[in-house]
Amino acid sequence: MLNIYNTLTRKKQPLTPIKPNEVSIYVCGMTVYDYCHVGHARVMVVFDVAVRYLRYLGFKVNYISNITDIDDKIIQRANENGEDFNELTNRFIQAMLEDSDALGVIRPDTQPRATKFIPEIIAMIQDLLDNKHAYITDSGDVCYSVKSFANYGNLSGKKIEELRAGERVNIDESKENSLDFVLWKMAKLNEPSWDSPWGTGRPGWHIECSAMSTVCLGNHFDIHGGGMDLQFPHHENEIAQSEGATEEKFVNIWMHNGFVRINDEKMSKSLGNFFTVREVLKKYQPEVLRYFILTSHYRSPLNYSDADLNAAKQALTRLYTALRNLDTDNKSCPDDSYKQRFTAVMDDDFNSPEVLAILFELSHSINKARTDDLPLATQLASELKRLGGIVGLLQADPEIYLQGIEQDSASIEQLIVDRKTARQQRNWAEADRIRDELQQQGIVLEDNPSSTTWRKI
RNA sequence: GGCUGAAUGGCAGAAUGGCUAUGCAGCGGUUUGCAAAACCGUCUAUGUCGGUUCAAUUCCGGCUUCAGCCUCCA
Repeated sequence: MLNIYNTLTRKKQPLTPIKPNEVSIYVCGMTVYDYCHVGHARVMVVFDVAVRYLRYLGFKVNYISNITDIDDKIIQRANENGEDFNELTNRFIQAMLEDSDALGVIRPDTQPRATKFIPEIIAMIQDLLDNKHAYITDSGDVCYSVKSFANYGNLSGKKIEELRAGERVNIDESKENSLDFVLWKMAKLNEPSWDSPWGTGRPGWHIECSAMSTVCLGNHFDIHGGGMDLQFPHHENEIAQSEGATEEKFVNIWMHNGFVRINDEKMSKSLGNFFTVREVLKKYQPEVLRYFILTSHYRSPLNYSDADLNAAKQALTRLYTALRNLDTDNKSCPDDSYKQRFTAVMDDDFNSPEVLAILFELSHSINKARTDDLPLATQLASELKRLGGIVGLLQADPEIYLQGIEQDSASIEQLIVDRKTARQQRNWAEADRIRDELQQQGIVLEDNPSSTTWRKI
């Protein structure tokens, strides 16, 4: 039985889907005005693993992750670039898809864009006005009235009267309560805008997610996810909007992933301490980044450093080395204890660090078996690849992972032959010179009793 | 100021009321011409002060420190 930590109750609880055998899940995606950084990568990978595991368990999963393609920052950036905001967002949506594909993330079933759901957003705002949860300000904006929703603050554990709105931001005098947030914002001159019953404008950020999740998954669905920072106010506001508009329960389980940090500080655009996914992928294979993300439990902080990325790289090399030269063609494994433990730890709120520990124990068993029980080694290797696949790891050909594809393998093979000749002549100086030469090229040799193999450092 | 959450060995990072993961790094050995890889063995830890208990790193409370949220953020 899969147990998931629910932010709403601060406890792990069994997943009991609304429809038997089907799971509906919505995850807040990116605002597309720049490249993805490692923090975005974490969200993508964490929920990719969750969805992969749900599917492995046999659930029919409907996974929705939205794209915010209209907001202040997008308008600002488009103006700075002197381009239409659609050109900007299309470009960064493309970049985001490239990054997530590289990381081995299976694309969500639907990735709705806010600008494609304007009529649905308007309809939901109208429902909120009808239900007396929203009002029109002097400036013409439509705002949500926080005080109209009794459960406001339940998700984040905050109380309206304890929140110090305006402490770090100017209070908008036209709002009834400073915590009230905009549902529909009047357009300024030359801003992108859409017609609405309240005048031309654009939707606020929070209402987009309420409208799109409801349209895609219905009024009430199973899991809603996103980064910790969205807990308040974004997800709090979503609950207020959706439950205010539909008068039904919105979401059963709220999942929030922890931050990526640098030197114990949150990685973020505003602090300027971020690495984009594509920067990292210039130095490391994408699977190393994915592995690195899985070394920490999804709710824990994840500190980013070169040392940790290098450790992840070493660790992944060890796993692929265990798979090397073994037929992993889906052989069944006589020992199902690994699989059972895998399921047990994944059932415990997706405990990926424990999964990695199991993968290492498997690779250890493979290495031991490979000299005197090759059939067993092969079966264990199949199991390793199979279990790794459930979390999106170890699906590459080990030779390609370890050697890369950009290497000039012919010249390397020639040098290995030359070295073999030198060794047969007991010319150790020449043999070591060749090995050093390859080392300079980033190639390390491994002599086996019968042959010599090579891999990238 | 309010609200969350965290503190584990040299580093990363799980778990657990009594047996102490896993990876990287270190040390000794097997192997190797020498290495590398692999294997065998091995060292290092639960922030602090109390409480509950036969037994606490684990449960409870105080303290300290750190991070996040209360503006936009994954």
